[in-house]
Amino acid sequence: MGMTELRSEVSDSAQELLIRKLGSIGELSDRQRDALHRLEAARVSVNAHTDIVREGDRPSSITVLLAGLCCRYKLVTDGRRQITSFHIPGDVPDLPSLFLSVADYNVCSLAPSQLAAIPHTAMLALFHEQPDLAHLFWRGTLIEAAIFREWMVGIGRRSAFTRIAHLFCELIVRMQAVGLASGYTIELPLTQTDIADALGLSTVHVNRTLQEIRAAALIELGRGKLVARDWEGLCDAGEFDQTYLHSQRISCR
Amino acid sequence: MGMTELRSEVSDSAQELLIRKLGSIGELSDRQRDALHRLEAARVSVNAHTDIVREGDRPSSITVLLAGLCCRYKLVTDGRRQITSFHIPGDVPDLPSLFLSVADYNVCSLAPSQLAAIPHTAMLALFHEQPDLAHLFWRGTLIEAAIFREWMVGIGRRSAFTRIAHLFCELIVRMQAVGLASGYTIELPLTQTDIADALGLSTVHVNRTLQEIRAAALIELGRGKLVARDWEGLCDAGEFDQTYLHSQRISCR
DNA sequence: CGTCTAATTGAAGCATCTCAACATGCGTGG
DNA sequence: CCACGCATGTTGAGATGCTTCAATTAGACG
Repeated sequence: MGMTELRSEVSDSAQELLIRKLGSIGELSDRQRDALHRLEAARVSVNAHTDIVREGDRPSSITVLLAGLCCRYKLVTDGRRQITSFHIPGDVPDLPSLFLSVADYNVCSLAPSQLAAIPHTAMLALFHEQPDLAHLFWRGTLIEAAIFREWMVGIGRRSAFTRIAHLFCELIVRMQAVGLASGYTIELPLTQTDIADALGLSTVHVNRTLQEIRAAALIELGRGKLVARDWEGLCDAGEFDQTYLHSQRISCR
Repeated sequence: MGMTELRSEVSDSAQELLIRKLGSIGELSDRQRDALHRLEAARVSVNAHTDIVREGDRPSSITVLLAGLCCRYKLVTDGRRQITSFHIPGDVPDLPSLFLSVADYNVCSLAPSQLAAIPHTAMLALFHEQPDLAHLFWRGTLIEAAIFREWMVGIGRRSAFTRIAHLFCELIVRMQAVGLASGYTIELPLTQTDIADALGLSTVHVNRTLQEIRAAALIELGRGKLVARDWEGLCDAGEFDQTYLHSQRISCR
């Protein structure tokens, strides 16, 4: 569905993407690369707004996002939604299921997406064979926890303006790290409602704040594309310091 | 300093406490217990309000909390503080430092505390020798991430009343899991400012909301002690469902 | 073209914040 | 053992960032 100049239309193999992601997290040996290549992965496509994991599920495989965009979310009693994370290609949104049998979160697609399922058994065998690979994945969940901390700071203590700017900075850097950005432009098919639910705001307020950010000439956002017009300014506005992302290398193309 | 009837005055060894904590997370074999017992640990005592880790630090050992109470926090530009997690005995607040060289958070004591330092090298050797133990620790960081998600939901989408009730429920269950609760009573030397900074509120509002919660006969809080007077009611008020804590067993004494 | 979703706008309300006192409790030094 | 001092808790009053409700407009798609 892409037809943009971004590379999202090419849908890499699950193995390739995992390697790319892990490579952005730490060093990979040839032996580890080989082992990853031998993983069995079953491909699936889903439309936008499709639940992939539901609270209470007990998955027996993990899911690598190959293309598109997903999020984790939870619902509160009055029906409101809190998105707790966004997931870009290379991510494994339900990795927790490997060691936490019952899911405490939902995962859904925010755009048409491609996924690959890898059985828990295959992953555990891989970790048995190559314990250092387990450490690398673990490192990944530690980085994710760091992202959570940063989100808490935003939701708890930052203004709507700062919060939104920060989110955009984070997504751009994360996309860059897996080679899915061209400069400071990324494909980002987020709805204003999605942004609101991620940042603990109302859509109305997101809409108005977005106008302010545009008026400040920091970004362009529309038709599923985000462009940072003024990267420095955006980082300042978002009080963004990318240390917490612990990215090994930034690979733009 | 305790002299309460709670068991916090007895300060278990780091090894014992780790075993207790890991036991609340999953199954431990005798062999694993033995290996944990052989860990070297250096003991330290700190006063309340002492920084243990600072943003930017590159620790070469991890810290097990033996007694007392700690938190992770981050500061925003205007000086306001967001607490991102509370840590009770058995926790390892700086575990991320094992795989993330530079700390993206601060850790400080909220009460006089005892700590034990275990060198990274010792931990990594342990994991090399017993990969399943690494998986258990990993499981621990996944549970922590689940707690983060729940906090995000609270800060983003729940009222002050619900948020505070939820926090109390969580702390009580966590204390129970490591045997530090007597029924629904725990030692909790939190300041109203601490609560405010953890939940993204102002101290004034925390004060008023606390009065409401007391008036609803749900809790007693004072002199470093929290009592859930009406556990069911508190859970309802906090929309608390403890699934996300993934506790293996609840051991009250 | 109609239909549906997403974006936008206006207006009124409120949960929570900020500012500013004041009260309480507790450790410490005299 | 009293008095001071500092941290913590409490209260009042006014301000505001953000929400809610309720339309309206703009885009995308068959």
